[in-house]
Amino acid sequence: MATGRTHRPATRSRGIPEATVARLPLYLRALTALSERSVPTVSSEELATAAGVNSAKLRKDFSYLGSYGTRGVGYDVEYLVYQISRELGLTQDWPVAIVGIGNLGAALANYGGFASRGFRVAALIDADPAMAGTPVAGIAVQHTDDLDRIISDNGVSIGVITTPPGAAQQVCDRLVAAGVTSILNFAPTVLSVPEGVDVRKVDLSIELQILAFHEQRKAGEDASADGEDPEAPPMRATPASRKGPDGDMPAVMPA
Amino acid sequence: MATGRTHRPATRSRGIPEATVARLPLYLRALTALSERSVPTVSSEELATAAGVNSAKLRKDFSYLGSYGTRGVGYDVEYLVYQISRELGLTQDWPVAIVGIGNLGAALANYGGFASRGFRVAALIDADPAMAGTPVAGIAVQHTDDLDRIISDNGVSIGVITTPPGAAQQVCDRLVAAGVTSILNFAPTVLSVPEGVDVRKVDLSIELQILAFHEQRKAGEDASADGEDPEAPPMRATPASRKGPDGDMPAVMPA
DNA sequence: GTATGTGAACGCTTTCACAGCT
DNA sequence: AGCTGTGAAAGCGTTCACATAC
Repeated sequence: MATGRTHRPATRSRGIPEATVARLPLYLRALTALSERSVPTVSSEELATAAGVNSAKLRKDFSYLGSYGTRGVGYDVEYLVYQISRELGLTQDWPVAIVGIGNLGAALANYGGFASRGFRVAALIDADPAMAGTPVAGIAVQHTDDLDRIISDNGVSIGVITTPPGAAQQVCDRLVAAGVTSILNFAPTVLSVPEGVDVRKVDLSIELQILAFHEQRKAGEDASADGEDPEAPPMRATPASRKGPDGDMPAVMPA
Repeated sequence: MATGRTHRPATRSRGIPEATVARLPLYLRALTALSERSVPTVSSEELATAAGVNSAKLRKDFSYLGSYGTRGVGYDVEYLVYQISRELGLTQDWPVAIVGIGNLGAALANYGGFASRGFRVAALIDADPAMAGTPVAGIAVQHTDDLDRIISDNGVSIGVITTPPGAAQQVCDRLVAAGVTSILNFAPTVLSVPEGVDVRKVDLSIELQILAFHEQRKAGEDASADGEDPEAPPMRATPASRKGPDGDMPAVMPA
């Protein structure tokens, strides 16, 4: 059974912490906006505000890249844009394949911000033979049967999975076998991949559930003893002694 | 100026760490799958594998909820499903409004996993008058002018923003003014919100850039001195002394 | 015997606060 | 005087390893 390693354990590239890497795109976006407004330099305070972080964090982050600022002045916008782009590997372009051209896959294919910075939709792949040849966002959809060849021919190393959950692992395996080493997974599935393959996931349902947790907390802040009907709770198999916190299972359960 | 607090600083609910909250949906999904297969109990090891984490982490996570397992046996699946659902606030249903019905908004409206667990698409809102009345996923799109009323009438406390980046902050402000206290933002924009409002963001572009970073690292692992043409780097305004690591700007720049 | 629940150790991330340049 | 760059401290999150309960 494949155990599947997701995200980075602690391999740490050339010393840039993962948390910092995750913020570089944020800084880059803010810097690009400044660049378009022809702003020549920016302070850590200003840039941090624009990126939605605090300035100490930003300075610490930049310190991992090198000393790219000027004391008493700030950072040169163009110069930083280049340095961060290079660090993120955006000075080359990355052909990307999207597998699963349903509503979401099509939406991503049409997404403008995709091509904007280094990424290029090189192929759209779907298992439905009826879709083969249909153009989506100006690109003809190709059939899964040719996945291997499509990946190889286009030198794709980043794959995006937007299939139904049931197909995700299989598609993932085929992508990896074809040479893909980075996967962005939109399917609500835990993917197993061999060592050396990176997986990041985007999961609408999980995000909503996290929001609901906090939302519930807010609502329950004043009204402690609720008067709402508590959904019929299932009984426990082993009715042993529990010691959960207040919100435990009701002592009486519905017949 | 609104400073805008994103995510949770460190308020920590009733003691459940944020990292744990973020994993509860994962456990819930794995447990639901087991439940559908009528599996009565599961060990921390098995469940951890299914959820893609290690068992120590899972047990630690569950310990924050209470002692819901049985030593020497494992966890009762149904019981845990109920406890986690309750903890996440999924025993009540959450009406959600989606603002910005373009490709992505429509895709989300059609997304099945949405309604599945406690969430219900209560309203679709768009600024384009031509879209008003058009049904998307069986729900008529309403115009932004009525946003306030729509939110109030439906008791929406969770909003999803899928507008173009330029409109996101304005839509966010209006949602918050109308009573929304949780926002899921798909627009590539840093949102400013007042204290007490939670924002989570989903950003395709950021995820791809993080993957590109690691991808670049993999590629450069053996080939140190690259032969690729390095995109013309911009010159620095202040040509002062830098001490960045190896990947510095080329000493000679293109004429 | 077996698997949970948890203090303690460890490592990563953030924040502080100030030395070091410009 | 002003702002960056960075050690040191504090805060979180993960992992270990074993006492505890079944």
